[in-house]
Amino acid sequence: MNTVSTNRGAGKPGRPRSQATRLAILDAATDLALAGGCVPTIDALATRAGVSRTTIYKWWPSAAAVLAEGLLERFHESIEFDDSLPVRTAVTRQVEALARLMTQTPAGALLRQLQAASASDERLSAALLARWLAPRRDRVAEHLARGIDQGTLRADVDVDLVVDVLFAPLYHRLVWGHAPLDDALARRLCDLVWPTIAADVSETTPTSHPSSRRAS
Amino acid sequence: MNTVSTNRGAGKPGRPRSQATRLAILDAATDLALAGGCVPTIDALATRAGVSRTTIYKWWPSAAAVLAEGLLERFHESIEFDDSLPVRTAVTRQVEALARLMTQTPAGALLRQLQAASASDERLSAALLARWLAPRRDRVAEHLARGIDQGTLRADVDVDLVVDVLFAPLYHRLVWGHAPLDDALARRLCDLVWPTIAADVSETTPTSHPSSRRAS
DNA sequence: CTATTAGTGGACACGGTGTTCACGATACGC
DNA sequence: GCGTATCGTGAACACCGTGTCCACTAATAG
Repeated sequence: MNTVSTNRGAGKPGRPRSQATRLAILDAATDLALAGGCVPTIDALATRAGVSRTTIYKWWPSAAAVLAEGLLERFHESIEFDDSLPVRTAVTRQVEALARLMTQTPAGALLRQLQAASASDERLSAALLARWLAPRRDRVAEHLARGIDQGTLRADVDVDLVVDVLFAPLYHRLVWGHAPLDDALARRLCDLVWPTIAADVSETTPTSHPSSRRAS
Repeated sequence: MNTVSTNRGAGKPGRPRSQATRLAILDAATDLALAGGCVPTIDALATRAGVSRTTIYKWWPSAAAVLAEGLLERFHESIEFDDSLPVRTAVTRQVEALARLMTQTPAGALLRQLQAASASDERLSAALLARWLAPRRDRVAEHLARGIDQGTLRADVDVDLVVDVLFAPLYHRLVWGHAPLDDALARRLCDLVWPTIAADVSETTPTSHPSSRRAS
């Protein structure tokens, strides 16, 4: 039924792993998760993918792990880097990109479920932290460091803190749904933080309306 | 075994609900949740509390609901209001109080598990939002509104956004554990936000030494 | 061809859920 | 005190999902 792979790479003996069934399982995971609103069961996964339960157990430790692999694989390219852009613009775009990812792609809903599952699964938590959260944080942190080097940002900026202030509200609203999570939120977060972290007075490209700003 | 209640209030006929068993169940829930690191099963709950499973099912829809009731009942008094304090001091103390609640009481661990459980339980999510998150947000929002009235804060402050910026990083670090969650975090968050939201120049009582120190 | 690995499908024990039932326990109004 | 209504108990039950096992078939490298 599954005849796609060519066992390229290491010349391992034996029947090669079928990429068709692997992708069918990953697709089934995201589909069911989005439809059902929660992490699907292994049974449902196998049925939907037209695959034996045994196969899933062979390659993944849990249904949440399948879901995580699907998420990470689909959206690992969703981070752009533009070192040529001004720091403030680049950071704003990163935050906007995450907000858009959460609201306009399945990533938001999946992430919400995976974050919940990670509370009782240490390995899943570590994987999401290392492969989802950290890369996006690092990208912003790099831009901030660039700003410090350029002298447009204060030298004593607590980068981790600023990254938290920019990102945490997005995740918080994704989880609790107590306030809208839209594109404007990203820009407003940057506007709120920038006066404090910018070096002295008028700084780089205010991105938005220059409403009587005033730094410390 | 259980003879505590007096059925005071409405003169309802029949045997009154035993407060002793109710509290035993709530205690068992928090104890097991803290020990096990996840929401306990109804079976474990009943065994630990020395109570029949049927009794639990009669009063709560799920184990998470029991846990939520225990959390909300124990910590609903943990919000102080000091309208006499300067706005910045009052807000800082609110954020510090939440940070301390998360790290130095069982509330943090319980909240982490309940937040996870709420992803697949709409009623639990609504209850936590209304009875845990909202009251604490409202308290800070009131202080901010007071500052706007007094003229110490800008009139165009987005209160919801500021509250998110102050609180979200705490919840975010509680969940992901990617950065330390200590008392200093609360003060640093306020320091980061205040220059932007304060009305014009030098503002109300900087609470602490006037420097947001530390680079990463 | 043989060796080796992948995928199948059925079986199993295990544990937790949520419900039902009959029974005893404890309060109220009279 | 007595009836009645409600509470708490303990046992049973079907149901579902998990995780593991096994014998079998399928596909590929050498």
